[in-house]
Amino acid sequence: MNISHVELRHLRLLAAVADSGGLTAAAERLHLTQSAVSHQLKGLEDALGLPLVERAARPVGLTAAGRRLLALAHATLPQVEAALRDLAKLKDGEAGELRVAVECHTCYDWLMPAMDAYRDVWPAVELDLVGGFQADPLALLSERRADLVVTSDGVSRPGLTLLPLFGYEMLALLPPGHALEKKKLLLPADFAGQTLITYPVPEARLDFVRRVLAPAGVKLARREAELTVAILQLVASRRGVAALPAWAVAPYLERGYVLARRIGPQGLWAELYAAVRADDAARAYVADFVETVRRESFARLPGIRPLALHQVAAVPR
Amino acid sequence: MNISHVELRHLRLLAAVADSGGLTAAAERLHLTQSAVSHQLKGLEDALGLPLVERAARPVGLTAAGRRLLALAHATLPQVEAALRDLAKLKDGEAGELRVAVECHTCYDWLMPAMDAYRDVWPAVELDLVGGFQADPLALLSERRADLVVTSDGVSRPGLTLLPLFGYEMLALLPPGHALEKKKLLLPADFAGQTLITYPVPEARLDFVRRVLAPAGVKLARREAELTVAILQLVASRRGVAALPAWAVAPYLERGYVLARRIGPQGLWAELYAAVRADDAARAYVADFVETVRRESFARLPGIRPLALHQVAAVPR
DNA sequence: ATTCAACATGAGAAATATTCATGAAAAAAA
DNA sequence: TTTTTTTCATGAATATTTCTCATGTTGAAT
Repeated sequence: MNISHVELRHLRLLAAVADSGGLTAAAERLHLTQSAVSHQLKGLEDALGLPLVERAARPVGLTAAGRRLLALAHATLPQVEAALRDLAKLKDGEAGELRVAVECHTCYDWLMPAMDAYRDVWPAVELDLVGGFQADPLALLSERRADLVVTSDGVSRPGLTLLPLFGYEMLALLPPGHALEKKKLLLPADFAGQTLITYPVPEARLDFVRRVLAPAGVKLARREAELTVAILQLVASRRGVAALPAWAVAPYLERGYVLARRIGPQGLWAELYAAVRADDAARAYVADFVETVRRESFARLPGIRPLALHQVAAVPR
Repeated sequence: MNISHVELRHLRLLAAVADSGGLTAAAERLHLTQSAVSHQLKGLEDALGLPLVERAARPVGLTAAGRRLLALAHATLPQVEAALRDLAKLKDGEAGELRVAVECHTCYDWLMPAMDAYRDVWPAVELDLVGGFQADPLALLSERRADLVVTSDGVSRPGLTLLPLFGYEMLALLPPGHALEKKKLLLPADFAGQTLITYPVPEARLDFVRRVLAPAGVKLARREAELTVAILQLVASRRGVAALPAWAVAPYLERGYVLARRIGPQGLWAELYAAVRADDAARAYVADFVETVRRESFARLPGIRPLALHQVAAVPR
């Protein structure tokens, strides 16, 4: 490869490496294998005749050359994205209606900033939130009462398209000084006898119950609270334990308000999707909403990871 | 191809098409076949779902989408080049000495602006012009009295590397009202009996004599002048005819001062190379000087064309 | 010392880009 | 108008590049 064959691909690669702190993490984010990232980075370094990434450190460090190229990436990639957005508007029009319904309580944490960012670049799209609890949120789509539903239900339905958003880790929350404090990770049996504090939703919608406790035959007393802060309040005051997304509790963890423990050896990972009507999936303003949510979330939220490109999720061409 | 696979290659392509006014000309400039350009452009248009280039017109026109993408190209490509230059400096150092010798009289026309542009981006390189007429300019390199020689001699010598600059057309110049005025193109025999006005150099160095008149056995009276304006002055005042590079006479042609005619059916094309010592060819500040000359010349000079990548001209990696 | 996580590497497979050999259409020339 | 020339398009074959798979290496943590 020649120096004049530097491509946006390389800039995206370097940005991903720098941002995620390692080649393996970058590979996951780019939906490539670690090997591909390693090869490509080496190819780029060889072409330039300069090392870019110091692999020894963790998170990996950049050399002076790497920092210069990263500066280029930061300068050019947003320009490219803005141009592609303009082209999408030229193609599909600037306007549209996007009524967003959200199934999960904590999702407002990241949805609001994402919607703000989205409004900046798609000012002509009428963006609404469909409120209230829904027994079957996906039905809102076919009923045309919503255009996009954020759901953790990864099962596709006819007529709907699922666009993967991200995977996130659920952490078990304990008050400081709790009996389980010394354990590094918690197994289903450890929870026996505890009270579980949750949002007021049916157990079937609680990943922690459905995927961890129920399979192990553990049944806990439950107590409900509407708001994330209220749940944390209850945990902190030793009324029980809870399981919440890592991102939702990160600020409270920092202050030592509550403690977090991994659930199971690999952790308990849940997934979020944006469901849309199949014929809406290719619309530029819809696709870019999903893209914006992804980008903003990865920039903001700790403990989330990319989702493999789904069988159902045909990325709009 | 997906919309998110837009690469710098595509921006370079579009810039070349827009700048050169057609796919074929763009292909030549990019050192690709016309077919490759057509395929690549079609691939890009398909990926975006939008046409970019209106092929009917000549020079080809851009659609609104094409103009938006060209704006992106103009915004990002210079940033990329600046970054690559910085990386080259990081690798090889910022400084160096570059003594440039020029064989051809008219070359100063484009050399000065190119040197100005070069000085802006390589301020630490000591840039000098080696003046005076040289019997064997390439000898200056081995004698280390110059570091780069602009020559029209495309024959490689051991220890030297030839970097192709560009090809240019030589035009025959006539005073308005000359007997040859009505001919669209001039053949060697047409010149019989004319006086040829040239720079004061041996006939062997005059492409027009060496490659057109001499092979046809035509021998003309000669008259010499030092400066391009002086030659034009003599032609205009009917003292003879001349053959000069198209770019050197373009401004005078516009004013109808003299007339220009193509020499032979294909025209008389000459070539310019930058010769450097082989071990200097890979130095970043040397390679970028050549690149700057090319870029500036193509932006400024009419009637020039890219030179095929030469067997000798190993582009520095 | 062992294990684990992260990166490197060679070989083969897959995807992509380029060329070659034409064809079609439009402009220029006869 | 017909012919020629120029320019772009296209399908098939080829070349090149990129990616994955399988495995090796390294360094840090247990």
